[in-house]
Amino acid sequence: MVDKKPYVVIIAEKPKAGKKIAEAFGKYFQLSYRNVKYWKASFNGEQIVIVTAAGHLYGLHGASGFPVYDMSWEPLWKIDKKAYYTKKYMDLINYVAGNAKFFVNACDYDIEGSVIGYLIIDKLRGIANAKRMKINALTKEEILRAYSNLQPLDLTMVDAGIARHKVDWLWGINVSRALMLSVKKVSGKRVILSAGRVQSPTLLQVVNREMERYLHLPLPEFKVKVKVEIKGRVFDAPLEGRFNVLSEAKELAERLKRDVLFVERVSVDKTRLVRPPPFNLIDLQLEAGRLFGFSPYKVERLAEELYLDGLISYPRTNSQKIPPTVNVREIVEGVSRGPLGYLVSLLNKLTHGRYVVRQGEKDDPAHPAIYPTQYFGSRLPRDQYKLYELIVRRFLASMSVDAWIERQSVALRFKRSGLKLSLSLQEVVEKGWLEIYPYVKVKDEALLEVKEGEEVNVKGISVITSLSKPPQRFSKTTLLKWMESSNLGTEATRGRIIETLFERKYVKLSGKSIVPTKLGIVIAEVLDKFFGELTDVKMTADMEQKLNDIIYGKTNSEEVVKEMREKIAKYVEVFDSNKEKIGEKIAKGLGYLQYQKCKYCDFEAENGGLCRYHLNAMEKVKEGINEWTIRTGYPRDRVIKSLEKSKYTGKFVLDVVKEMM
DNA sequence: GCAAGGTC
Ligand SMILES: [Zn+2]
Repeated sequence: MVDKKPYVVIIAEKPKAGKKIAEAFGKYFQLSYRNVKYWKASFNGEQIVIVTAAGHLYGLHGASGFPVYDMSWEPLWKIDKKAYYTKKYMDLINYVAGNAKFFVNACDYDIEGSVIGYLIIDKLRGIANAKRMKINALTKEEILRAYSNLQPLDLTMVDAGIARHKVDWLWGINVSRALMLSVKKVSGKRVILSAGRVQSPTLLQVVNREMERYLHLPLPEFKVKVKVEIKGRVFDAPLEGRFNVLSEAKELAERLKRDVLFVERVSVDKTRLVRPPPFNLIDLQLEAGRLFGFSPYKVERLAEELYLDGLISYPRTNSQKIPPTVNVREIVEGVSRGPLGYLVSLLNKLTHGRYVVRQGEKDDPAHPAIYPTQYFGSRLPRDQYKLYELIVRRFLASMSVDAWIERQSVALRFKRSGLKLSLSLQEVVEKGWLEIYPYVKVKDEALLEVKEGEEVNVKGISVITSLSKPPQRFSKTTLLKWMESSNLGTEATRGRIIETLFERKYVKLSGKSIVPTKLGIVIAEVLDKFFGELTDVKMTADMEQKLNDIIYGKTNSEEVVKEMREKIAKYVEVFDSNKEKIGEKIAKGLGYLQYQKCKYCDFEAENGGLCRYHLNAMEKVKEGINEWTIRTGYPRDRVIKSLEKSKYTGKFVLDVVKEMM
């Protein structure tokens, strides 16, 4: 039931936030309209109705065809089947809006929250009289403070958000359609292809990494290894410095065999191993990936379920901080009554009941770090429970005590030659937080009792050869980390966008490693050549700069979008005159067109029956064999044999090497 | 149908 008397309508971003806002006003009624909750409350005698969105209720939509430069905001439920559930939220808002005195946008205080609330209000009756609530934390005090200090709508934030949506839409839709169109043109086939500001640089990262591996030619390096025995323990210590030339290393080893080794200096220092801050989403994704093998997307989904079950706080946060408004003691007491109560006993033993949360560096405009609530209901499915336990352990560890380790450094020196080597040992003397969060491997061994000047028993001196390694492939987790460090995507989207690359069949899994497919490689080539800007992380950085300029009033979305349209139009021109060429390339990658294959692989032959990569490999092998000969003095056939045997030798290099045997 | 961004 809605009152006849006009009331203030507060719009929250999501149901959980709406409820907290209602609770802050003290007495409130929870109502429901077609299964969507809303609340009635009052403040200083004024009636308030609180309704909620469910994230974005509007999305950009444009005509079909290519290129497309015009788009408009439409209800998401109309333009996206998967978003049909948003209709009921919109219906409720329409239902209560008629009698609204004015609207308050109380969505998350970030750029998207500003847009979500703005669009709803603007579509209802325009933004005149509308207000913005700047809630920094969903606590009673903070909510009431924000409501007592209603601000005008933050229109420059809104405008920045609109620019972000439009720029991404223009690039994403146009370049995706260009790719699909080119394939259709040459093969008549329809296939879903895509490109975008976040996914394309990520794809290129995977492709480039794989190419580096394919073309890796390992080179040898040499070290002199000294095996020493001290107090009955044997250590392998490499001599400082490496050699590129084998004979030099061998000569040195011979000289040292006639030398005497003694302890020059021993030092021990006690250092602190600082307890970790509580989780933000990416740290949780990285740890759950490392410990349980969960994909980033899976972690985000599991965390969302825990959040909706009321077991943890909001998970899509970048913050590693717990503000003083979070009642830590109450939460710890709650945890002590649940299945992980024994961890609280451990915590109390370590802290004597004094909890100081270690605050991390990273912050979030709308949410604190992830923490468990004081509630624990029924049994959880296995994977959810694993994640829950990890979150609890991390939260409790963050308020426990630092660990202490003793580091010992034993500097050894050869009497005659003066050459040095050193042994590093460490012992954990106080485990501290490691008892609660035992997932971090810390070296822990007894220190040595040695005196300076003491002679050391040398058990052997030898030359070890090591080959340079190719860079590692990405896993979903390490790729996520790369995206975050490159400032690509958000908490909610990174994991999802990695999955998109799989859906498009641009990449596939090989064990836990991500490898590009032939299609992924040609798409990367085409994007790099014809839509270069879109494949560069710099595009995101530049855009962020422009969004900031909008927020500070130096420009506006209209200007920024116009500039982008013009830029894209130029790319479209180049695309149009290369459409067949591009289409053929992709269609070959898809196996839709016949072509002359490389002698060794499935890529197109360019010269002498070889693809560009194998041509490149030929050059590398020529240079590499020379370098090996200089370094090792090996005859040519031994070099080739060594390359053929090494697991570090790249696939394409190996193809060429095998031919030489 | 395609983006990236919210949230379910
Ligand atoms: Zn080839």
